[in-house]
Amino acid sequence: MANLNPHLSTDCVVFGYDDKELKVLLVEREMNKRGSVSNFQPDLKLPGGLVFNDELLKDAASRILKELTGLEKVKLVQFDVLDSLDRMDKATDREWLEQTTGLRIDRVVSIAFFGIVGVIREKNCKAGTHWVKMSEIKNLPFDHEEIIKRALFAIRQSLKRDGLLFELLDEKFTIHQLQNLIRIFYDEETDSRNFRKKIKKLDFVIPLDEKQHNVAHKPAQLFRFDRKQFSQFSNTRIIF
Amino acid sequence: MANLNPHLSTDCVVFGYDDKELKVLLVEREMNKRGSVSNFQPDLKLPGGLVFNDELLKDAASRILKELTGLEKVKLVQFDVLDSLDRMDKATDREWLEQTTGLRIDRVVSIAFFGIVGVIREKNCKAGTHWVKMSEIKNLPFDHEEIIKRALFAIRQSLKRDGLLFELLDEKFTIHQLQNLIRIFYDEETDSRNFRKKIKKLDFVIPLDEKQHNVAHKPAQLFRFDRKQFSQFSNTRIIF
DNA sequence: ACCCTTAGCGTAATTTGTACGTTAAGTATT
DNA sequence: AATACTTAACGTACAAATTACGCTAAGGGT
Repeated sequence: MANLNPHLSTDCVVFGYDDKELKVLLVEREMNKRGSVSNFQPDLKLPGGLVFNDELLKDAASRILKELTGLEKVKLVQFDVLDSLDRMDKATDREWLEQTTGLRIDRVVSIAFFGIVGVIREKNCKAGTHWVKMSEIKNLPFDHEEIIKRALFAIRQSLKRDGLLFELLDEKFTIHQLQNLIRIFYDEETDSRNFRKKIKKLDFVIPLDEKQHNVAHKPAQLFRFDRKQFSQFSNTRIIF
Repeated sequence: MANLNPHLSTDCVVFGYDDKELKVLLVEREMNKRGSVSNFQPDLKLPGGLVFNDELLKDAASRILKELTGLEKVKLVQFDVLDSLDRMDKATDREWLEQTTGLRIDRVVSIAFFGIVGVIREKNCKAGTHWVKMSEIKNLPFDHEEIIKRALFAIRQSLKRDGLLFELLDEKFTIHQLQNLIRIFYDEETDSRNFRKKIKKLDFVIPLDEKQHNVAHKPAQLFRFDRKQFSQFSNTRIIF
């Protein structure tokens, strides 16, 4: 019963950041014989593939992400369904899928997930994976550029509403780190002094009796995120 | 090519209201021979069914909704994907699907849509359809109760963010009607005088030179919704 | 004529948000 | 060792938004 379903696939848009920039995780697509389709740059795509018939979509997304990139335990959230009839129209795309799966492909509906890893640590990823800056993404196959656009939109909403922001930080974090994260995802500049006041009023951001070490400035107090407090809060209000 | 895909279905949760109460549109499920499964009340389910292979999911949802209920031109929004492996576990559910489609059913992933009609006008619906109060929904087959719960959660978010609220009102509406609608969907009581002030500041709620007629109180001014103004607004802020 | 209901305006008090000034505590530089 | 540089952290004055509530208006119903 463990057959691949030729009608169902998943795609993952995994975001990470590095210092100041937002990046997306892409994998090289290898064509069988005649070499890569594009000669200019490695042929990149979102990590994705077909789903087994007895497999949950979320599990499929995790499995495929691990197979293609080596990344494990990434929190994945389903945010869209791609069903347009022309998504396999580019001949090379369909050809590639048929070659790599050994199946005859007509229509594929893809369930899209976004994922977030905190600060990017290159060593965790397999060879053939690339963290690409948002501004430098181009010439992706299928409808992958469109998917990324929608993923960014969805994640922006989710980060604030579902407290996903805090998944991106270390367990102990400073207010400055939190603000920096928001700047990266939303391009909004806010006054750090007022930002601090806002955060200090939130019951689910809990101050610790600890400070930073070895930083080239006054060490900041550390905080932690309280999931339970947050879920009470988020039912009534929208934050940030 | 126009084959039903035995792995893909859609379900619609259509909300409507009547005076003071929120209701959901259900249809009777007819078993072929041995009569209905439950003897207590007509066996009800969400309007849903299998998708054709060359059909967009949204189109499938619209088509099925019309076939089963007679309702047309309902705005449908995709909000979830149901993929759990045990959703066909109840024998009667699988049996019913196999009987009505003539296909062998193993796994079915269902794409869930919510829809909204304004004030319910019974005459528009076919026989065998029922508008059921939220509080009286029970004993639905498959995972339909879970779907409804999630639909309510999703629509609450969408109503405010996407301006879907205004789709539920007549083209010309009063501030009181708008407030009443919010009360129905969110159970929140707010001061009507302050609510009025809030609405009057919104550029996309445009006052008309018209009043109500034949009401047992002071006739209210009518307003209309401006979609363009709204979309500018909604990019930056969240309302209500 | 009087009651009931919703409409619609206004005002004062409170809360929240914004724009800054200022001092503190570390590392890096000279 | 003094100075510069960076982020931390507190406070204050003002502006803007929200809230609570009083009051009059304009219909139809009894």
